[in-house]
Amino acid sequence: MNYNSKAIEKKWQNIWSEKRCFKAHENSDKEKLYTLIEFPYPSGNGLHVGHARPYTAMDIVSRKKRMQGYNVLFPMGWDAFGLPTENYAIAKKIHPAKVTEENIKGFKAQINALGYSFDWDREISTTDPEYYKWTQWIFLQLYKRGLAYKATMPVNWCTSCKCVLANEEVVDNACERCGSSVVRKEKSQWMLKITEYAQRLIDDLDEVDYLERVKLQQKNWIGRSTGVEVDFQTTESDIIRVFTTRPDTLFGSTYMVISPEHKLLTKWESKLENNNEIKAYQEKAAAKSDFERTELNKEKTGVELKGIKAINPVNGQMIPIYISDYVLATYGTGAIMAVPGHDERDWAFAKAFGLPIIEVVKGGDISQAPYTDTQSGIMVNSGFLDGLDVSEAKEKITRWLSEKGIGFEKVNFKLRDWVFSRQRYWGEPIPIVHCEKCGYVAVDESELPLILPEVESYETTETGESPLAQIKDWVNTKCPQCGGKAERETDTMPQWAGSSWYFLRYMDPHNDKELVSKRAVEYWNRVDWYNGGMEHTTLHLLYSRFWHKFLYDIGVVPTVEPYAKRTSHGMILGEDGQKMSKSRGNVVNPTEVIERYGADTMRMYIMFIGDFEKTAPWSSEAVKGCRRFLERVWNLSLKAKTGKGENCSEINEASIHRTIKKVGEDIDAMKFNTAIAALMTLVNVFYEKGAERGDIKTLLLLLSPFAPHIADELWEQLGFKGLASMQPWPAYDESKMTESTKTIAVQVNGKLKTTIDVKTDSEDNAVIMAAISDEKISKLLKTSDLTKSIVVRNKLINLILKPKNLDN
RNA sequence: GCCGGUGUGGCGGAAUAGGCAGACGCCCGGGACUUAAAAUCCCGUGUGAGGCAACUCACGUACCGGUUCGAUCCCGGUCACCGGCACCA
Repeated sequence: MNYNSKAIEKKWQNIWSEKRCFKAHENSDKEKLYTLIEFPYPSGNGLHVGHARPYTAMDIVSRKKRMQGYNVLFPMGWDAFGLPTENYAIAKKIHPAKVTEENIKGFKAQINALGYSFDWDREISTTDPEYYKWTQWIFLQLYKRGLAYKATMPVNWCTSCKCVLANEEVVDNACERCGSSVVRKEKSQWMLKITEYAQRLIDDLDEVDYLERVKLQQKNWIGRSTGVEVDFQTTESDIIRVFTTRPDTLFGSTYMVISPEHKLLTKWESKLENNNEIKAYQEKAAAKSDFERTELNKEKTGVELKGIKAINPVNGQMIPIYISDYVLATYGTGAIMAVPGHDERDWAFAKAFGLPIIEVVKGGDISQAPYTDTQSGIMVNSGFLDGLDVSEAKEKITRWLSEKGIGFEKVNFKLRDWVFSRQRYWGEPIPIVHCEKCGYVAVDESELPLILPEVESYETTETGESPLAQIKDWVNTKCPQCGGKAERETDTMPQWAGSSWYFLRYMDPHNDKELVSKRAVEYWNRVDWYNGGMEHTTLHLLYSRFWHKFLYDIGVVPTVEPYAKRTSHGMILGEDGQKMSKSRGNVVNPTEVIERYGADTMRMYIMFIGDFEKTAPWSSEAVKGCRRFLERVWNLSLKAKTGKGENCSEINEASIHRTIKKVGEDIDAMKFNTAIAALMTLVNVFYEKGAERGDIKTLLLLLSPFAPHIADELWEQLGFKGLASMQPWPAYDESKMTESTKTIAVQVNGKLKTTIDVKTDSEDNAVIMAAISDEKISKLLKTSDLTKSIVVRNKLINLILKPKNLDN
């Protein structure tokens, strides 16, 4: 009988599904384990091999943990709101809901063909009103607690999507999704106060098990920096407040710079002698995109404010004030004290404008370059700070400033609030109405879900208004507060909304009273192991941590962090080593691979391809190796079919126990490639030494998480009871793993000369004797003296030889 | 520029509390089976030199240097590539 993967796979997928083999229960006395993969966006392009890698990995983990006796929750759903669907719907004139439904159907079929052990009874979709009801509910809670607010500000506007983007969605000044250019646009937007959680988002990273580089990337993105806010008097009655991390260099501040958007400029309009010049500069700066503003960062531009000066608080010196676009309105106070001797940017600006550069920290040559070291240097030209080192100076000046009441310690973050509105159709409607009298008013919770209305055209508008704005009978409504005339918010939520809490819904997916019941959330607690892409580190991962902390604050969830452990997979590249893309024509379709070799082969190869965390190029040749391996397992197993034994044979015992240990440990450490290599090695041993039914039994159990279909099929063929997938994971016995003799290396002066076999755990002396009596070594000893020997038990012996002195 | 990571055969990749470099797989070569081929099974396969031969010697983990009986692993320096951030005061 040949290995017919297609028939076998269909058969077992049906059995698993009918028997509800992978259903998770809340009323189990087993230990719970919640494993999670990032739910996909069901695009029209279908499943990608990039999906198969993390899904297979977590499926292997989940299957193995189930076999180890855990009550595993491994769910699946759809992150189905979003632009590609909407764009496709516009192009094909089909409703996005219809497109979504079709895409989910296709995706589900492809995913099922891979034999994943998802609990499909918990399937969810973010576009389901029963689901987005709770997304809207969370928004209302945020709004009620002042964490959602509307603000007019310059935002990132994608020229192609005709939609605003969050800062996190802008990559290299282009739209993260479509790559089109992003421009600044003044718009009124709903914002979420993620900045309020900045410190906690950093602190709580200490409590979770994430990849170190993920933690680091989040910390860098949040960008905490500690410094001092200092007030500078001016020749007007106003003060200019600046933020600095280098208060120690205050004596070196020879001028100030404020951003072109600084509010004092309006106030000072009548006092300034060169208003026209300033206005012109402001206009030029405003017209520049962020791209231009940062791209030209070598050349500093600016305009001095004529008629007003500032006073350096430490030495009373009158210093000029400039506006320049190198100072950002959105960070700190939008104003800086410039210390050209010790800051790159200030130095460049001072050079360009001929401003004085004073050395206040000794250590470099400031005529050549600014000295920016923050660790070492002695203060000079700094009055009462002279002679101190920088850290002492920092302390002293900070104390001095606060005693004078003109400067206080302050923490700043790079993180900005989350721009939450999108001017598109296919998203959750924001449940807010605007009343002429009452202003913004929350829709009553009893009205949720606020259903996304049917609309004739979901085309974006050139004015940047949401398509929903065109549906007048939906937009015009009554104010929930005063009953007067009011209009609904027509923007929708970003795609990140639905994915910021979906893992909670899996705990209790059909609850129509609550987002999640207390009982369910207390049982499942939080996600134990979440695997996902590195590209979501500053998007989904940060956003969902924020929402979870908020839900903790309002008592919905019992944990401050949503995910106990986070791992990430590397990308699968095309056969040419390039990123897979349609235009390059190097895309591998998983369904075609399954068609040709079977799902088990696909699963094996995608895990065998290389280190799970690293990128790896696809190889259509190497896939065959995995199919060949499964064929070998198949043939070997059927040969052993006639046997009766259940226990492993003595001859294979050591190999089997070693493999059980290796495969188990490797799965836990996500070293799937070496786990598979160990299985291959075991099969090679079986081919060499022969294998009995009992040997095959363990092999099938170890293989089951990786290639579950063939494992269950052979399990049945060999007449074992139940399903391989549902058996306990095999145990190993350390004492059965070691052999009676060891082959150890014999080195002479650190170089390998030969190997010898000695009894396991032999005494050092016995090893030395065995080594020097070796033919090759004894030959060398005729011309040399043994001066020293180093024995590493069961591994190696190193003999240090010196040539004999033939003179005596 | 700053932060993080990586660099090993023809290829994907193994092995680091310092201890036989190249597991496992692909490709390639040889053999068995077959009328023949495919498939399968067995053997070989880092590079160079020598030998009829079992074999012997030298070199080899990006590059240069150090520590050590012994370094892919630790230390110092250099180069290349990848990812993130980037006028954040």
